[in-house]
Amino acid sequence: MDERLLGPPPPGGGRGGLGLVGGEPGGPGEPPGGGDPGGGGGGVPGGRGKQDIGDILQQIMTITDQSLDEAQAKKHALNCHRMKPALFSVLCEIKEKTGLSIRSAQEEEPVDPQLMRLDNMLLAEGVAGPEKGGGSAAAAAAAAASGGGVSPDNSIEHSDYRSKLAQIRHIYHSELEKYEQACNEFTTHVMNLLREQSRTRPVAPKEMERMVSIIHRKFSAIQMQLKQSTCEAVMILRSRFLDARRKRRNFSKQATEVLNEYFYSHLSNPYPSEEAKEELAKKCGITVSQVSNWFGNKRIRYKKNIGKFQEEANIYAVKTAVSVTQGGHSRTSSPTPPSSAGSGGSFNLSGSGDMFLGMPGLNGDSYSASQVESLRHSMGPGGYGESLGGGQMYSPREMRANGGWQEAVTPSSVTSPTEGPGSVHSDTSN
DNA sequence: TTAGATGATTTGCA
DNA sequence: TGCAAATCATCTAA
Repeated sequence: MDERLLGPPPPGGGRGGLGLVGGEPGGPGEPPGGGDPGGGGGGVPGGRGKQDIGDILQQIMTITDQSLDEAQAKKHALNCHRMKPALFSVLCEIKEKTGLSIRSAQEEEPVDPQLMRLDNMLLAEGVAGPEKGGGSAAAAAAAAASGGGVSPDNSIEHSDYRSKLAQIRHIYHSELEKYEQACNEFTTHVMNLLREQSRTRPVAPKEMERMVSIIHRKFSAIQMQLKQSTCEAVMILRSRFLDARRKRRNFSKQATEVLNEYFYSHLSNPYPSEEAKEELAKKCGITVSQVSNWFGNKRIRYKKNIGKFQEEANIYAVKTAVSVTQGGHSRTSSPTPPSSAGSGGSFNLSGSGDMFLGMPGLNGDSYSASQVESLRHSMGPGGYGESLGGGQMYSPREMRANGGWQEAVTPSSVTSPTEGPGSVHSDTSN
């Protein structure tokens, strides 16, 4: 008998039936119980033998229609049938000759690139692989994508993102576990069935291996679907939380005031240096790039509609002037302790009065009471409105230099109280 | 619901 | 690289 084939089980009466585990098949050469009337073992006996085989086949054919008990009884009878070993041998021979059993069972399947991509992505997102603090890598990406803002809203969104990602991770792992369990159970079941079948038909170990690999392939296809769905879920989550770059929040009132204070107190040259931007960013709880954006927007919108911003300019001018006349200690808008001012006390946005009273500005500007007085005079009854002569137009090219901004936007009479007309401290690039 | 305000992005320039 | 200008997309108050 072909060594690939499992030997027939011992047909002995006591060990028949469904003995899935206990029914250890006998050795290949084990003589069948009850003797072989036909002699020669593997040969198909003629006459009576043919009839017996026909009976057996008939039994096999009808077995599916019987109740389980009947089937088992028949199975038992089949296993005990004296002609069974002969039939088994014939089947082995046929199988060997036709060669239909095994088609290179061990085809090495190349790793599916799609599966690799999915695995890599799940790993990168922190869904697969070891827990990374609920996807801290993705959260970091989130922080980067949102400009690195440090506002509480951002952190809320990120924690929300993390919790959602953790949810996806949890579902993914539980589903994966279920699939693996189901796969193992199914494989075991099939293996048992094959072992059982090997009692009545030749089943090669390689055939079983092949069956197992087919099962695994099917289950890995299901797994791939699971991974794909998970990836899609993560992508949706990302697009909702991270890629909504244009999703924005207005800055806090305090932050806007801080920025406006700086802008109007440096109206002659509203180009904060890098250090100034950093200080402002720190003060406002926003990023440096947000500060840059804000000043960019502010400059352009101020220029476009000076008339509209006159009122705002007045408000900030009055604020600063009032705080100066009141002694320079009132905190009108941004109550920030002086200790939190810029390094070396070079910048104090919080106290408008301080801004005018000898406190060097962000860019090394210093203010004097006389400057404040001149400001108050310049405002006169009409405030900035008259002085600015709303609606002044200027060439954008002129705006590329500090002088250009000053000439075009801020007449000398209302030059920022914090800076002299020729001040170029704010931004050397302009 | 809508118009205006506003933060962010894109494009082109020097 | 920083800025101006245009534009987009969202927020907010009426």
